[in-house]
Parts: sequence; C-alpha cells; structure tokens
Amino acid sequence: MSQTTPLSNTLSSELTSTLRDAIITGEIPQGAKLSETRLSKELDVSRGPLREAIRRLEGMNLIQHVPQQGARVVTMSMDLILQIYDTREALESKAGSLAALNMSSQEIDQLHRLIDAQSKHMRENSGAFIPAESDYAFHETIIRGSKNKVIERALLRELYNLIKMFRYQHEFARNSTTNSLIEHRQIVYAIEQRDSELAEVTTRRHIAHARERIQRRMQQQEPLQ
Amino acid sequence: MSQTTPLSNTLSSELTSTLRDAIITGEIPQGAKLSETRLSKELDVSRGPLREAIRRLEGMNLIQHVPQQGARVVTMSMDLILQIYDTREALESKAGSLAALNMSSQEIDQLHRLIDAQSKHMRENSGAFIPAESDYAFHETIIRGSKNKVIERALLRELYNLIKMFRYQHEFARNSTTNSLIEHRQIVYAIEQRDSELAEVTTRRHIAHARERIQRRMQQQEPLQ
DNA sequence: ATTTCAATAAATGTCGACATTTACTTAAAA
DNA sequence: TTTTAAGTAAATGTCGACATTTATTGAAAT
Repeated sequence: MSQTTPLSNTLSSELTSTLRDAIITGEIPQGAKLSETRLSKELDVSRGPLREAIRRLEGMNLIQHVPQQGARVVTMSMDLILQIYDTREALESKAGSLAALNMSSQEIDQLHRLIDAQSKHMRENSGAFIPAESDYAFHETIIRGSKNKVIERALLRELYNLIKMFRYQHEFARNSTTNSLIEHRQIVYAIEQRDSELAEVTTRRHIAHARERIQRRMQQQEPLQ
Repeated sequence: MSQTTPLSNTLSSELTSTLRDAIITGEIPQGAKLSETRLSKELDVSRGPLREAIRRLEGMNLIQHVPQQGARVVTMSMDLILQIYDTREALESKAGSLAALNMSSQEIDQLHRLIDAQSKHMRENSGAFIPAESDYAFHETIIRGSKNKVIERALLRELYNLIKMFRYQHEFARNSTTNSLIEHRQIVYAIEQRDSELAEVTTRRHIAHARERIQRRMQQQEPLQ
C-alpha cells in the first residue's frame, strides 16, 4: 500500500511553522529575543525541538543567532528591505526567463486564472489593491515553473518570508496600483510566447518598480527605525 | 576590556564546520546517510549538538533531511550543478554591478593583488590552472564588496559550498584556462571605472562561460550518474 | 523459491537534568 | 551620585535516557 502524507508531523516542524507565522505577522516582534526557556513553557514543549526549529528559522533568514546569547528576530531596516529587493530582482528575473522555457501549459493556464481573478477583483473594488495572497500565488507559480529548485528555494524559503513579514507589518508596503496588473499581463504574455528574454526583462522591471515604490514611500512617510 | 573572539566555540558550530568540510571533500560521500547514532559514537559527542549541526547544514543546501528517516548528503547531478550555475549567474552578476558602486579602494587593491598573483602563477607554471583558493578569494572579495548581505549570504553560505564540493570531487571541473584570468581583469577594470553595467555584463559572462565549460566537459567525459 | 507477516533490532524524535556561561542585582567604594 | 565588584539568578549548551517510528530479520504459508 502506498504511503500517504503522515498524520502527525514532527513536533520540531510544527514549531517551525508556528514560529515562522508568529514572526511574519509580528506577533513576535522584530528584534525580540526568542528565549528558549520562556517559549518552552509557553508552548509546553521541551527545548530540544524548539532549538531545532530556531536553527531552521535561522536558515530562512528570519532569525539571527549569537552563540551563548540566543536568537533574535531579524530587524527590518530600510537598508535590508532594499537589499532583499535587489536580490529578488536578480533571482526572479532569471526565474522568469527560465519559466518561459520550462513552464507547462497547465501552469500557464493557472497564471491566466490568477490574472483574471485579479482583474475581476480590481473591477469590482474600484482602484483596490491586488490581494496579497493572489499576488504571492502568481509569483510562486512562475518561480516553480522555472523548474530550478535552487532558485525556488532561495526565493520561496529565504526571501519571501522576509518580504511577507515586511508587507504584513507595513501597510504602505502592500501592493500595488493597476500598474502591477498590467505588468503581470506583460510577464504572462512573454512566457506564453516562450520569449525568455522578454520574460526576463518584464519580470526585472516589475520587481524594480516595486522596489522603487518602497523606496519612495519610505523616504516620505515613515523612516523605518 | 573589549571582548575578543571566544576561545571555545560551541560544540555545535565545531561540528558544523567539521561535517561541512567532510562533505565538501567527499570524505562523507554524496548520498551517504548521516546516521546520528553512528556519528555521535565516532565523534564522541551527544546527539543534541549533532542534530543542530545537521539542521544548519540543511540550511546550507548540503544535506537533505526527511522526517523519521534521517539526513543524507546531497547528490550532485548534472541537472543540479547547472541549476546552481544559473542561480550563481543571476546573483553574482548583480553582486558585480553593486561592487562597482560600493567597493572601497582598499578592496579594489585587494583584487589587483589577487590578479597579479594569479598572473604570476600562470607565467611560472605554464598553462596551469588558477589555484582554487585564489579563484574563490577573488570572487568572495567582489561578493563582499557588493555590500549586500542578502546576496552575500545566498552565494557564500548556500551556493559556494556546493560548488566547492563539485569542484573538489570532479577534477574536470577545476578552473580554467587563461580565459578566466582575462575575464577577471575585465571585471576588475569595470569595477575600477565604477561602471556598474559593464561589471554586471562581464561578471555574467564569466559565470556563463564556466557553466558552458562544465556542460561541455560533462557531456563528453563523465555523465554524472 | 517467493511472498507475507510477526517479532526483533535499530534509528529518529522527545524529554528532563546538569554544566557552564551570561546577565542581573546588590552592596561597597570612590 | 556614580562606578566597581562580588554574588546570585537565569539562560544557553550539553548530555543521557525514554518513546515512538522505521528498518531488519526470520519463520510460516502459498
């Protein structure tokens, strides 16, 4: 009989998800110390699995660990979020070009469905933003469509969590005008045409625009620390 | 009194380095299982720090961990090494362009010293390869010079270990003809001129050439598994 | 001989306790 | 009052043992 998904994940991986979400939402705030003794009491687990979860979150860039001092949630500075977006631009533009070569037609269909939903949402809520989940789904579909596991891991496991944290905790960082939808359409068009160079350029510009918006809004509105 | 570097690192971080090196050199071969019970006896440590080290190596892409089954050293396939080089091209070209903007003159001097040493080595050992350490030092200097900690971490902590493993275990993957030295000079020239676009292009091409060499040699010589 | 199943052995996951280092508090001295 | 230092409290690092799951072995049945 074939093996199905395990009913009980390991405690360590449960803790990883729990803490990750708590960090993204800000329930555990930036810069906060993750005290092992306190958390183990609060969550009613021993320190072993907790330490493993913390090591994993370290690998996801969500936590910084100093030997003999403990672990702290990363602090999102203006500098850091711009560095993240520079990195994202480099990786995701490559993912876009690879997606144009490697995506299945089913995956391209999925992109169309997501764009249509985004378009519908914009029409019905005039001038509204693209819902964060729909935007993530769009980008994740392309990233997975690149069929490059290394880029996929770097983006989804190590950058997107930080981006989600940033967006979740800073309203002004939420997506994005009608421009984004237009740019999404341009990207899908390029992928559909199997034009990897165009996909690379349109994706690069899409991320660069997002970076510019962040930089602009941050300078005027709220100088992050 | 100011705090100096600690005399005794934590056991867990010692183990991380030890295992990392053993994996890179192939002392622990690709695909091998990292049995906790066996390793804890061999290295005479308890399983706690060992498990933490394994989690860290997981974050460095050197190990794959399956719950309830244990950890195995990554297997380097033809597909994987090419994916790594595609990722490296995207990241390091960006690092090159940022280095042209952000490197200090001291760092640029360091690049010159490295190139001169490489040049001297080539003259004295006719047609020899650039020593691996010198090549790594060159690229690391540029990557750090980008002043982008996110890119730096992605490259040095998550890609270069895999590249070192690949090179160490496959002689045919060792660097590189006189071409590499010429390309190094082109990159330094661009950085020196603070020409970020040129630095991006020359770096991109340098990595792309390395990728092509690997692909070519792999097809004729030894089809990796 | 091959397959299936039960029993056993071994490995990973988890826990609690001890050791050592760091942080804090309090008292003494300047 | 401020600073320094000793002593105490707390936190991280490490260890060994138990629990549960997975892998292996061997015997029985087809």
